[in-house]
Amino acid sequence: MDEAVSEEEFLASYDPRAFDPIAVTVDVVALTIRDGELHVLLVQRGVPPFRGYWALPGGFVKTRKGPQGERVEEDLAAAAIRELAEETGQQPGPNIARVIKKRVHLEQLATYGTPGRDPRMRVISVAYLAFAPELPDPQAGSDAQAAAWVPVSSLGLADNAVGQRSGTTRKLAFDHARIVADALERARSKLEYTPLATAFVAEPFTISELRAVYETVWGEPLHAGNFHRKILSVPGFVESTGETTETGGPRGGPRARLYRRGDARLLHPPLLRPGQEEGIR
Amino acid sequence: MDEAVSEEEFLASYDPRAFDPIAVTVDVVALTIRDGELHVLLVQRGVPPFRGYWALPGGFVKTRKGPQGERVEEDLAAAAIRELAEETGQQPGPNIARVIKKRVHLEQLATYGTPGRDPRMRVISVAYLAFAPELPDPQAGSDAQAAAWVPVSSLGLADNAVGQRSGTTRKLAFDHARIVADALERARSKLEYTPLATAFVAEPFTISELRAVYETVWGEPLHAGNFHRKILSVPGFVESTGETTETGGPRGGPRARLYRRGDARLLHPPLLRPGQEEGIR
DNA sequence: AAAATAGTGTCTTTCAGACAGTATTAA
DNA sequence: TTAATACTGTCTGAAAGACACTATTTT
Repeated sequence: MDEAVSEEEFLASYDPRAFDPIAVTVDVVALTIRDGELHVLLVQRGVPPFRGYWALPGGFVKTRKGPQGERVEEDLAAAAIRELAEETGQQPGPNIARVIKKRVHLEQLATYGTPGRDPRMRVISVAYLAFAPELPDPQAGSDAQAAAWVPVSSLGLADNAVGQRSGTTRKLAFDHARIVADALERARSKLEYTPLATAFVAEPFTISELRAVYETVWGEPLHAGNFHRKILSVPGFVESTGETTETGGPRGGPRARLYRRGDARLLHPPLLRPGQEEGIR
Repeated sequence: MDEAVSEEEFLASYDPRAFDPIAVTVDVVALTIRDGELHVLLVQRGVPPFRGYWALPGGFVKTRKGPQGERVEEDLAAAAIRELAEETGQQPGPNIARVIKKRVHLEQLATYGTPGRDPRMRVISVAYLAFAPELPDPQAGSDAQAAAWVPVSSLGLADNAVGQRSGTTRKLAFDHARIVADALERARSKLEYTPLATAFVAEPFTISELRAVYETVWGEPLHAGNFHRKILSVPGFVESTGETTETGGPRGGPRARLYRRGDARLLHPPLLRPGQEEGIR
């Protein structure tokens, strides 16, 4: 802790080769809802360390070749989109990236750089959080690795609000369990004060579908009637299409009105989670 | 966008020297309140690029020598504390880091990695946000650079809620204006749902001092009576010491009761900012 | 005495939550 | 016909905001 950087050291630090190398990766926590359960996109590692373990899709940030063979530095968010496209794409190509940018909400989560988190070398991982409507199963194609949507409940995170439906617990590589846990907390929290829940459903959607998103992510049932009124009372949250569903629900009920995302970026007032009134000490 | 990483490329990427180097820095946005105005800690650059410009304190993450000369990899948060200590310390030493850890709230803000943000090379900057009670003026000592607490209103950020009191506008180096703007928005938002305002005042403090923090960061006056009741009604926000100030205010008024930070980590319900009810579209 | 401030009381409005009730649809 | 669901109405309690008021202190 005791140090005063000399001028020489300061200038020397401009040449990174003078020090041990640091690698930068971008990892993606992609969340979606399938069968009423929150799922995260994972890949099975084919190489050590943690061979055979499941891990977040990600890769090193590096200079890549452009269309004319020139060197192109990739933006961090673009790298996250690329990782997502590689693992979710049916057939990789220029289209999938465009589709992802259009349908998937992407935001930076946090950066993880604790020494020793990767046994090979110093690795700084910039984690991104992606919210997607139901996407097709990934093709274990381009990479040798298997990729799959995995219920977060099977990860054994010592976290609230995630039902333990699966018996088995999958142990994640590196500190990825921590990253997923942070992602879940961020997701739960963002549902409160942003219209992010709409990123989990395809347009147009019903209020009930939106409620299912909240119930799945928060892990607790909400009162249908009050939820309905609340959503419609927040300006700019959703916008009516004037249409309704073609049929009622699978087990009866009237046809529901359809909505698309509104233009609000924050919810005022927010939808506070029930149950955790007190206690966050 | 079109690519499928081959196994060779994938393995090659484990050696960062095979690619153009990437540097990682930690930058700190340290905020404090002086004379009823929000200030940020800046250093004046002594070397190109942006020589003479003001910039956030920060430095490259690198392997450093430990007490026995062994190589020690520094945690990102520890690097942020070190940067802060170097620039705010009266006399650098082991004490100042301990003092900072005790009195300063530190959290990660975001990571900035847009290509070209540093003209020299690819630099990924992990920005940290620090909230501090009033600290002494930095000594322009150890480094050749000048360091100073600068009113954020003098930075000409096209942002709301920051009064333009100073006539001059200081242009910041790199993308640091953007980072400071993000930091301010984070700070304003965190005052709403966390007890973070207490990090800006020294213990013990009065409710009025706490209100001054909110008014300064949010840039709008709050109703004294309602604020008072609200603060005391949130469980765990503040905790009475049983004492009062020695004297009344400088312009009259009774002696105020003194409080210290409570054990709450989130405010339930939150203190929502007035004025921006609508509009965040 | 005058002005400023700390803290409390009260009223109104808003909103969340509980609950009931009606209309619509599938089984 | 029954059950499920969409949506609306109503009541209650909690809390925010506006305002008034008292008590205490400095100038």
